[in-house]
Amino acid sequence: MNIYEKNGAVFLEGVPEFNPKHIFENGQCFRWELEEDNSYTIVAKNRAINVALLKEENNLYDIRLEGATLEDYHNIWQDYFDMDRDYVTLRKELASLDDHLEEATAYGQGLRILNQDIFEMTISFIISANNQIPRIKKAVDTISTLLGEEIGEFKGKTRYSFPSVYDVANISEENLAALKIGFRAPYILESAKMILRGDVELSDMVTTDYDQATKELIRLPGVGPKVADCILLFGAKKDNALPVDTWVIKFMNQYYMDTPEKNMKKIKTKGLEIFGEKAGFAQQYLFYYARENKIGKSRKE
DNA sequence: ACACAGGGTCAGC
DNA sequence: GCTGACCCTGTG
Repeated sequence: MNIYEKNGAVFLEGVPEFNPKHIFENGQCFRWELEEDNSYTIVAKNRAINVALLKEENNLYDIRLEGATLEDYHNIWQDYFDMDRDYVTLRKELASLDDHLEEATAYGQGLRILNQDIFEMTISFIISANNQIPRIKKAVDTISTLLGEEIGEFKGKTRYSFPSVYDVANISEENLAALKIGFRAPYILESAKMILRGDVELSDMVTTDYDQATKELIRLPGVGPKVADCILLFGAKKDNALPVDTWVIKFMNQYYMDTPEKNMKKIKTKGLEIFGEKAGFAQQYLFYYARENKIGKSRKE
């Protein structure tokens, strides 16, 4: 793969497995905007960049990161986009397990799991509970505009970073109400306060083992097993975190469970048994596949 | 009009 | 462990 900077953008040529649509529209990230040319403008790591797919051939992608420098690529985006992981091998391994995974991984070719800020993940996924993705995106965007730092103009709009722990912990009643997140409002406020006073140490999660990290996160109000798994998978590099949401339940019940199962714990146990150490990746492929194909609803169309 | 659902969690049994 | 309620709003 070839990397160079030119005209205010970083170009990645011949990258395996890098489909912006599959990366951003799979529910792991809420701060993206689809542009008219089908590129994605995102805000992450206190920066705004635009991600465009220029060419795809034989699972090799040419990508343009507008607004990025080569220095930022090596310091930030390389890790953010999980560039050091071999997704070709990973996808092959999952596909070899059974026909359903073969189909789901083929459908989601080019998907990657982003390494995102853990506090942003915590607040975002507390907001996600029993909510809809467009509404979650709007709330995350609003809290950033209200409380985040201005990071300048990009593509005709003023962009704001995701707010700090301090700013969320001290959010005003009015701003909290403006998020329109209903019963989740006290959850994000109280969780931010706990994190601010060091009651729960988010920065420790990467090095803490999975069980201990889960136990800690669940102490935060609004964080249950599913949200904790999302935080750990998207914000703390825990490959074995397996978020069991409505789509995974539908997919698992349709293909893997002997009898329809509602118990999330049992579904998760079964999932870990089948998918193994990289369960989080399997989850992303089948979440994307199930949601896009409306599994469990009318299978037609 | 009004029930239903959306990347679940929590309180109460 | 299991059930129902839950703030909000677009959809049928």
